[in-house]
Amino acid sequence: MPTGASSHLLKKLDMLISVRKRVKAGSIIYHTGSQFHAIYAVKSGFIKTEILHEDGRMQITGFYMSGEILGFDGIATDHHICTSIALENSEICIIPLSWIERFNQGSDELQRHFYKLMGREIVRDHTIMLLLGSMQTEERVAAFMLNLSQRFQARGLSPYSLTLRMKREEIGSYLGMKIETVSRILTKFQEQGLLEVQQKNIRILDMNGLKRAISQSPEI
Amino acid sequence: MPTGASSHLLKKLDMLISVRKRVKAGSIIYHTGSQFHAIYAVKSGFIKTEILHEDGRMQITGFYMSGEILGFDGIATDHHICTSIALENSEICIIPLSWIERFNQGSDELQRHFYKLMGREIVRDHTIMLLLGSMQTEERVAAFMLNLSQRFQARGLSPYSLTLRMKREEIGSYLGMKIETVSRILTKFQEQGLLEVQQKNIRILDMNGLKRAISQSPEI
DNA sequence: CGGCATCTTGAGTTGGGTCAATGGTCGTGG
DNA sequence: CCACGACCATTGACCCAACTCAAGATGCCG
Repeated sequence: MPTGASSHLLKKLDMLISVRKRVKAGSIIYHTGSQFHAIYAVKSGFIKTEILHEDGRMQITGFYMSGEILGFDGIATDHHICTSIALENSEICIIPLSWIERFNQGSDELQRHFYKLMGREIVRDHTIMLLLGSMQTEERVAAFMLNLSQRFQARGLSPYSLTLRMKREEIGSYLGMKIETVSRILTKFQEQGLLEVQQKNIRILDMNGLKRAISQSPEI
Repeated sequence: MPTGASSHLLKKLDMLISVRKRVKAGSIIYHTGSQFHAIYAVKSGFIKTEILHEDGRMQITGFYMSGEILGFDGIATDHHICTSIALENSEICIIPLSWIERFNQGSDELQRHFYKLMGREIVRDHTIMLLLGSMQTEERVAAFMLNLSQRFQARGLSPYSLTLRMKREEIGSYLGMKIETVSRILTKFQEQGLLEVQQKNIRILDMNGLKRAISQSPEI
């Protein structure tokens, strides 16, 4: 699933970045259809992006935490196709289009970094497609928890103690299942001794067990 | 779903492209894990990309036809995460990394085009995520057919007469369902007078009916 | 403390998967 | 030119994972 931290790249970008902004929980960073004029690096907090179909159907396409970059969905058409909303009070860096173009006048290295950042988003998306297209619900939840765990670890936090910033419904939307299913699976994992669930706090008790839960499918 | 033709961008790239290659049906263009050193523009034919999970699970992530570009999955890590296979005898243009970097020395316009191409892949992926995460199987098949229809039309072909280059199993993998389900739905659509199915040849009889089939879900 | 949102749990239903048999189509070789 | 075999697609019968609907439980905030 999503992207790990990219200390190297981010440090590079950081040097160039000045425009920081605080966003409150629930506030919209950009909206579907709005003009694309920047991408955003998360400095702290938690952001979700969601895509909306004409008929009201909605799907969360990503959760972004510190060090991750969102907004690439606007590049293709100059308008964002997703809406991006802060899940808690967060701090973001705004990287305007003009900066991006300036990068290109600069070093080859920076250009390549930029391509890599976009490439990462593509890899992330493909992984989610695999997850949605060919995994069972339990496997998806396990994969989700492991992915969060890795990202926490990459940020120097404990990989065993996760604080979910999103609600069950949002996890469900992201993973393509109903809220009740998410809830039941968390309970089941808890009964199996894989996790300890306490509201939005998850403690991973059996990391390998979780990993096994991903591959226990009908099988080839 | 996927990308329409992009005559403008492609013309730009075309000017720069010299390395053409013919690939036979079934042959691999690049393989998971192989070093990333180029992206590929389809000149003619039909290409699929698929991603493989450790446990043998496999998911098709895209079908590419003339004017579309594949290979971006390699940029992030310098290694491809997908395998790309020709579904019929095809012709591709190889656009090596070195070219891409040379673009950047050139005009701003070309750079921006390149970003847009990658951005398009991201938009495509998000659309598929929406499809896999929140649509019923019938809706997915309808959306798939409409998407193909649009892409055929964008290439000057009839939007009503589609020749599928992939087999049912591949459609199923792409859409996250079993081959039997694909088959049943095609039969159902035929009974409803939406399509006429004859092997790999599909004739769309009721375009609006198909569109309606996408939004007839449980509903908000 | 009450009111509201979120989460959990249960019971019943169903969409799509599984398994198995049949039917087409195509390419190859006698 | 036809017959055989391999592969692919369709169809049917049955089953189960995940959804739906509904009731409680829990936690949070004013």
